[in-house]
Amino acid sequence: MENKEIARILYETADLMEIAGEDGFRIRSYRNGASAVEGYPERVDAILKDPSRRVTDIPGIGKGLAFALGEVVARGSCERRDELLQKYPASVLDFLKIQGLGPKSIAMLLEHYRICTIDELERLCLEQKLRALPRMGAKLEEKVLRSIAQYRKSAGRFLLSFADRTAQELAAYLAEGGGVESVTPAGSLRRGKETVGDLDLLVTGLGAAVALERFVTHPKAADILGRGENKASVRFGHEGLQVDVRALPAESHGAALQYFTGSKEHNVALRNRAVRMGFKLSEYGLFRISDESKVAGETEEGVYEALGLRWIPPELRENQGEIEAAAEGALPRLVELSDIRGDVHMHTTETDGRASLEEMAHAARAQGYEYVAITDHSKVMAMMNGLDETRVIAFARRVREINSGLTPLGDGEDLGIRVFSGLECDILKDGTLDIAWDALAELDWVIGSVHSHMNMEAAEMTDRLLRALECPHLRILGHPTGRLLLHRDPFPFDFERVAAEAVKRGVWFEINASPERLDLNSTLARTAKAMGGKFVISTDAHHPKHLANMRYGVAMARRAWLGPEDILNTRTADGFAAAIRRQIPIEGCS
DNA sequence: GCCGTTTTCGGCCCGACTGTTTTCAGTCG
Repeated sequence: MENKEIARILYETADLMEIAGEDGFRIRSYRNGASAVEGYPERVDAILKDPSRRVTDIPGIGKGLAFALGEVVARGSCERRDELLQKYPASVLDFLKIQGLGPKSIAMLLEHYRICTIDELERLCLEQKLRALPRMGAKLEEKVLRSIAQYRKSAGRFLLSFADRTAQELAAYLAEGGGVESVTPAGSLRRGKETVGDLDLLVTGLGAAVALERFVTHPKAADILGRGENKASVRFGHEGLQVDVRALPAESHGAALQYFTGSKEHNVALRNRAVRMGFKLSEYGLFRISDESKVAGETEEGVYEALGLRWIPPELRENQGEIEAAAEGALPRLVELSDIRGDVHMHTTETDGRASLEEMAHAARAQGYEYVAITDHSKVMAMMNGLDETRVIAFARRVREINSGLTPLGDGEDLGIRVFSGLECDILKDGTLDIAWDALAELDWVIGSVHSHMNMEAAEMTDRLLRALECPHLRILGHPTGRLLLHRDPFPFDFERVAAEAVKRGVWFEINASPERLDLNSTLARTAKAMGGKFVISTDAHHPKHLANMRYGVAMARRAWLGPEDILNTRTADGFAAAIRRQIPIEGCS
């Protein structure tokens, strides 16, 4: 059993314990343990099997959780979880995803109404029965109904990162069967869309039929939706992502890849173009209508070329001008992962990160970066131990010493990477920043982010952001729309007005590469670019492994037609340092 | 439930807001 799966079961147990009203510290220990297992570099099931090893050596795992881990690995559950599932059906865990309902309210609902599904919860709200319970009223009913709508909207969709991991796992598995030349993900995953509905994998090679057979017998193939000679469909894993695997002859691989990559709109436009040119385009190839002879199909490049087009990067295939640009040879040179030279938004154990500055810097160096900016939270994030002015100033000083080599770090060697002192400073409700300007002035790099009061009216939120932009130390708007994919919509504001002001003041936009955010999205980023905006792509990493999420941010930037010249952290360390130096005179600095 | 250790149990877990009340429990980040 993989660590992630073990962790999921522990998290679920913690959620159930919370509904059951158990001790908060114990629940916290379960979550800590889950998180420790999830991030542990070795497989926990292997450690459990090895008599010379102890799982209690993993920080956060003590005697109690060690026993639970043994049970989970052996039989997929543990005693405490079993007990709780006697009391509450697993479906109530979905209630925790509804905004406005916490464990206490859910426990009360279960006690009074014995509901187990979201549908039943919705009915209670519509029948105005929530308000019969203490401390619940009409506003809560409305909020819950809104949140149920959001929940339904996101059902059946999956994060890009999740689809990507599944695709990689399956590609490796299918290749093991032998005789497989290539396994290529198509569809919205290949286009780098932030969420995907299902996963399309194209398999070529003599062993493709064997691969299909291996696919439907995969241990995580939960439900076989169909299987034929050339295609099989499966609902995969407990998450239920639908995966289609198609076996293709090599001669039509390019046409099939093109066809199954989409988007639908792009393909419709492309087929129309083909017809105008006397061709017919399908997943089997490009054919001349007059004599049905095949013109192209082996490669995607060949298909596009025969249609008088440059090859179009999948991220652009949305029928938003890419076909015209390809015809004119005017496709942009898109930013690539290898263009990125530094990651400039990350957290450490000073606040809610899981690793120290040194560990994050080493991990960033391992990514091949020239520089990092460490950007912990500011003080309003009290639960995360956010930095106040004193700590901000001390941190800035420490980074200056690190960079000048005055402070040899723990292991004696220097970091081998340039560090910028940064802060992810909260933009408070009134638009002021959480940290005094003179303390911000000590830092190299200030990100302004909204983390609270996201339900303001659009006009109010616009004012709030405009006010934040007045701070001369602010260099960048972090995750500018606040969305959490499949979970929370962007907060409303007048983007163009804020973007115009940001451009005027030389404040940039973050493309936050965290798979849950991917914020700005490609549409807004493209708008901002048209207005003269500049960007950074950064991961908001809370753990060294999150640094690898950069590619999702790059995908978003590519979907927005951005090139390396639009992205500030494609510059060298010196170039970046020069770019972030303040250019606007300080007026009325507090 | 974990951790650290004063080796046997106490500390861990903040602060603001919301909606419902009429003084605060519950949610959220």
